[in-house]
Amino acid sequence: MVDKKLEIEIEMLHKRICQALADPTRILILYHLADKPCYVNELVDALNIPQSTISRHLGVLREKNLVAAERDGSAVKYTLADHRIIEVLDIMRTILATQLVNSIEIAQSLIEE
Amino acid sequence: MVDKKLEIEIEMLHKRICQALADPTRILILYHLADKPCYVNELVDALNIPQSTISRHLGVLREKNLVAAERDGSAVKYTLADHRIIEVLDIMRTILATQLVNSIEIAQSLIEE
DNA sequence: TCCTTATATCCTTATATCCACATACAAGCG
DNA sequence: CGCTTGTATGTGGATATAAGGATATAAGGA
Repeated sequence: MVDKKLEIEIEMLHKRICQALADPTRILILYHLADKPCYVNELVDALNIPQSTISRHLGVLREKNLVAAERDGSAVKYTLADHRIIEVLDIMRTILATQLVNSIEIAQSLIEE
Repeated sequence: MVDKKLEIEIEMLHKRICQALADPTRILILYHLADKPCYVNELVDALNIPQSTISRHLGVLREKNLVAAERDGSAVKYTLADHRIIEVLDIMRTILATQLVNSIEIAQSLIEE
């Protein structure tokens, strides 16, 4: 087992990524960027959320290096920094799906009794 | 594109999982349980964190169906509910590793100038 | 039934997060 | 330089989450 302090240190970094994902708006933003790079106003229009809020969320994702910003004239284009983050989100979806199937089965067995 | 309300609904569930992972202690707990099922006191000893704190974190993980609790006499044995969650955590580690390598390279190029 | 062990929950304080309005800053145009 | 468009940030209130000591509950033995 690794040194405990180092272990905690790694989990602190780990946590930073998880925290960035722990918001529905940010998850939506990441999926949007997975399709193609987007300008901020495209995200504002697509998600119908105030610009300041979108910008704030992009800041969080940027700070954690999950997206990259590139200035293009007066606009800023955002790109997904690492597609593995989508892989992570997709696996979570499969876990969620499994959980839902399980609860449906439990509900059905309760009805049948 | 799916209906927007449903989309948001799904991301709310998605968020629940991410939030559960967004804490160093809970990540450590999950990795411990990945090795083998554990009793609460084993986790308390291994992580050297107060029992009430461990118990609360286990409650969070339990509520999100990421771990399962099974009573065994007066003790309670916790099990990982879905090993894919470890897969998720491991991918995040590789993302973290990539980020670290990148920042080291940037730092080196700054030194060389 | 009382006691011990193992775990969960309550309570209070400290901290973090979210939202969105108002405002500041940056880039390009006339 | 002033104006417009596009983006980021300051701010404050509402809400959520964390920690850990104190306490309650569950199970089993004496």
